[in-house]
Amino acid sequence: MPLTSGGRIPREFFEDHACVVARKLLGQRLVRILDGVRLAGVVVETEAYRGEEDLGCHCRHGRTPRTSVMYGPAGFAYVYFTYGMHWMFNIVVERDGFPAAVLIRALLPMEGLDRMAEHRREKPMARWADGPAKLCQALSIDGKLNGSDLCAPKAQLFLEWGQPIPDSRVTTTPRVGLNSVPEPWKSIPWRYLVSDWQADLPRELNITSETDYWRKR
DNA sequence: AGCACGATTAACT
DNA sequence: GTTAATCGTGCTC
Repeated sequence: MPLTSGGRIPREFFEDHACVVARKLLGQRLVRILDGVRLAGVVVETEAYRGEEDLGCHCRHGRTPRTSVMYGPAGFAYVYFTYGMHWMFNIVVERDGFPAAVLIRALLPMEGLDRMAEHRREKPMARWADGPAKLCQALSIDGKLNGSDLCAPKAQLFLEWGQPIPDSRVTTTPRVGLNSVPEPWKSIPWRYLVSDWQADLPRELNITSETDYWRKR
């Protein structure tokens, strides 16, 4: 394990171009403290959204009550509700005053698996956090966390250094679900994912019975 | 006040 | 591949 692994990621990490942050978030660990217990997963899929000119970004309408947190400083949570039932978790990035965020789209479950299984009952582990709304269910993330500081010492939701993912493992594609968004925003390749993470990453991270990854309920 | 639609998911045919 | 679920948001009237 690299020496950096395990420590909290500082705010400066997020004060960068949204695409750079989206790329370097791969392999880092998202941690949720629930009743004093750690639920955590490795970030394996992200998307960048930046600026009012990005017609795929919620900020295309300018500053509104919903999007105001995206105009603030980096390292804060932008959590929004959509389709009448789903929460989405984003990290605000770039400089204070410029609206940008990175959507976390998938996690490899690592810690607090008993609790995650309860949140995602009847689903196989591979489906616990392989979508932006699913990972919010798995980690119990909802609107109460909107605007929370992910870099605060007492944060209940934050990021820790994980394992670097080499470029050879990273794929970029257009962002998902922007069906009625005009070009070039519809097709710009601002989605970042770890290739074959469901098959390869557990092995590469040396996840074995010494962690709770394979533990049965 | 009314309306169309959404950075999705699960359950269908 | 198609579709229901379900409601906040931001736009138009």
